[in-house]
Amino acid sequence: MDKQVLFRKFVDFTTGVHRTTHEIAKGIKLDAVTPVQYKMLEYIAVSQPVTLSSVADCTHMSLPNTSRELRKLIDKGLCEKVVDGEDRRKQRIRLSVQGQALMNGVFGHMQTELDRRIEGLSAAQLKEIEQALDLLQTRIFK
Amino acid sequence: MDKQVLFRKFVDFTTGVHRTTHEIAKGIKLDAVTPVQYKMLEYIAVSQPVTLSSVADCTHMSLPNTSRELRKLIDKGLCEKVVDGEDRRKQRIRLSVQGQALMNGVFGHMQTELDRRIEGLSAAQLKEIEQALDLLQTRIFK
DNA sequence: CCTTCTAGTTATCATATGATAACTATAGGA
DNA sequence: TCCTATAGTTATCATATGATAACTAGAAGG
Repeated sequence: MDKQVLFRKFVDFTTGVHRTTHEIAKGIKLDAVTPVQYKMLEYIAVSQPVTLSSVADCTHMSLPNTSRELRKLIDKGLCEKVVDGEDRRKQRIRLSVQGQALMNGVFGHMQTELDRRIEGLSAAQLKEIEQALDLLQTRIFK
Repeated sequence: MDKQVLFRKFVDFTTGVHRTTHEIAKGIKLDAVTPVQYKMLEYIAVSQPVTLSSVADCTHMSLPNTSRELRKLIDKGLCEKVVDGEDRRKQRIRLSVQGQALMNGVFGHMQTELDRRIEGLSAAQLKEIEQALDLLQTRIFK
């Protein structure tokens, strides 16, 4: 097995994934939020409710900077935070109704874009894609 | 075929790819170049020689900003530019010897990381991975 | 209670990045 | 030759991001 060839394919592939997700995302142009703030929203959307520390960890940001950017998101009315009942140092952060609507729109747009890319494929071909996603995720991108 | 399920898998998958490439990249910590400069180096490395406009296009930057960042890369001794013989408005940009060495180190590190993730897999399993990469790239991440 | 740890805040600074205007130089017609 | 388009440069400004220090408040254990 030629590992050089596999590596080359790997690099080309990840480049393609980055390009594709960028193309899908750029069509959205949320002028209300910065890229970093969007990353936070995306994480909160799929994992809510979350603590500030977990947002910081998962977005690879420092706690002070995460706190600052969350404040901006709250000021924009996109997030809410409630002090945790158990441990009053912690917070439960989630999307506001408005933030949820925003992210629903984003995910809807992404789904549309994906649909556009896979339209015309047969059920068997879609199944193949699904299996390929599963395979790569369990073997490499865990 | 449940498109909702496929979409969910797609989102999880691209998230995983981003996380994995980030983990691989962060072990490198090139403190000499900024993230944007690194993106430029990566593009130049795989496509050299390139024009400034193509760097700008492929990294989604404006021409003025690309020109500025290229100047910094040249000042750091990582890139070189030569005026094109055919069309003297254009430039042929490539990595310098030092820049090539840097990127060789980066790609070597990436390959090591990939090898670590696929070690212990059989030839048949590697073949499966290769086919899955090909499939997804032609169908979705073209 | 006292100490120490955890979770988060606030303020401040430096740098990276993005946007734009005004410019030079070359190419390619008409 | 003149006009226009292309390729790139330089300068300038605003904003986003990253790093750090000094802080508050609550938890947890002795």
